[in-house]
Amino acid sequence: MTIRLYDTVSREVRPLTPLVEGKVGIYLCGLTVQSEPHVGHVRSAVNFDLLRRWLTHRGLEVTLIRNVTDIDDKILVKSAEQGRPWYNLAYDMARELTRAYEALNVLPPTYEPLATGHVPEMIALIEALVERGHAYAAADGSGDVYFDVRSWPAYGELSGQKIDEMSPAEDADPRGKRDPRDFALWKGRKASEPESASWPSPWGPGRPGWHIECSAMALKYLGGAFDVHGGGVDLRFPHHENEMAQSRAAGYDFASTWMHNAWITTAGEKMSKSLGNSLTIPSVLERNRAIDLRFYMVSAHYRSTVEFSFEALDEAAAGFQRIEHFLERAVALLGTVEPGEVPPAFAEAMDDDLGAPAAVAVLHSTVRECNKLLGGAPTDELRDLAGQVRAMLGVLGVDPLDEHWSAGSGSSDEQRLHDAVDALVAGLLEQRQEARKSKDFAAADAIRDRIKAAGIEVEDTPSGPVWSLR
RNA sequence: GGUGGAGUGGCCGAGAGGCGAGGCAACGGACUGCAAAUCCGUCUACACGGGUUCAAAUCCCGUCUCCACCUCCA
Repeated sequence: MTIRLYDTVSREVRPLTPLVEGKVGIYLCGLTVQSEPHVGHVRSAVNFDLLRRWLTHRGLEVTLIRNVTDIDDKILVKSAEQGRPWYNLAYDMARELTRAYEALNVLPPTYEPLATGHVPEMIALIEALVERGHAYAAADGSGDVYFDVRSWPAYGELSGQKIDEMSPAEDADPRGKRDPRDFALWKGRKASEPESASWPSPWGPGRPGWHIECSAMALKYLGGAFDVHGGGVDLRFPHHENEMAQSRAAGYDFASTWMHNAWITTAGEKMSKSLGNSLTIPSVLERNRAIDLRFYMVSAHYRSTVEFSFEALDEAAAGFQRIEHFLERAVALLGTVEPGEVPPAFAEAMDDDLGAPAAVAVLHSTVRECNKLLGGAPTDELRDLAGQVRAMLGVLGVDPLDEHWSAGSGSSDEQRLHDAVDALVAGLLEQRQEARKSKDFAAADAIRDRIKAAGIEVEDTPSGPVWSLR
């Protein structure tokens, strides 16, 4: 068993060889909490949750660090527009994001560090870079500190670019840079910015540049060398390029594998460009179930662009509900279904750079096999295959029988409501069965129509009629 | 200008030299009092033009279209 992953630097699928046997350290760039999370925003967390679940399933002990960027230009600008403190906006949006992750059954990371909580670590790292001759304080008295890209010959190795071929950034604000491609490690406080958004440093009050936080936090929680660093494709450059450069220039090996998930687009464009409010997680969840949304996101390959549409989401949901429906019937027939082993073909697909689409195909064909057996008596074969289905769904994070998804209906009010409806419907179904027995099909159908009008579907199975919400 | 990615059947989406992924929809059949669900079957696709090869959706050359990134975007 070898797990293979696509590495952005070498541009090939390579075997994952953990630095410490049996353990894997993953750093995932989280979000800048500046607005409500939309479908595109949560993709990387969902994709890396899949990675994490698969590695764990394979018996590896995973440490997953996913940060939150809670201070940056946009947060300052937006909070000022909204007339509230920047930290309130950041905190609010961070909580919103957590809710979205929870709704989508994204397991909490090992730790979720905040940028603002790691300023001393960042300062230490910047100081080390200055000492080693890879960073300098701007000569213009701005209090900025820049990374000197010319001092690091390997610069560009992640995104495959050469410094001289990059279009010289028409930085609105070249400030005190030696080279226009130099990037900020530390930003001196501007008079227009709130005092609360600055921290003391050897270069005067200011705040961290974007990239340095991830280096500092990855080094703190995962050490100088770790296995996987992930994020969205857009982060490849500049963010990850810069992170890699500054971390290695400071003397650390840093990540051995760099992984990037593709976009979810709308109308063929990145979501942020054309975004209305309709695609924020809370509003999508008003229309669709979270489990369907997760299935939709998880069944595409993480490196493929997904063209988001509600039609496609509904299609995925229809396919998923087939699986769900099978499980319901299996539980009805077998009593319980315990998660078993994942079929070899599923494992093979997942080992190959998280081949979720092929894995989902295995899931579907296993369900088909199960459905064939479902008409008969309970057998060990059926029990076994149903257990495989649950195992696969568990890896994908969409097992309807898992506590996460079933908890809501298992408790108090909802359960009581269900029992009440069940009692009422059972009475009606009894009447219908009587009518059917006496061949009064008009009466039987009238009862079924009436139940249907209330939003409840009736199915006749070998073991009698069964109702479900439609 | 540089870098990376994409174009696949009615639709969504895999694959990456031979053996037709899978799903959704549609149609036909089985089952059913009729349905629903389920099962079986049908619908033979890879942007375009060349080339390599016994064999190309897959490799090579060229063309077109689209997307992303090029210093604080998931």
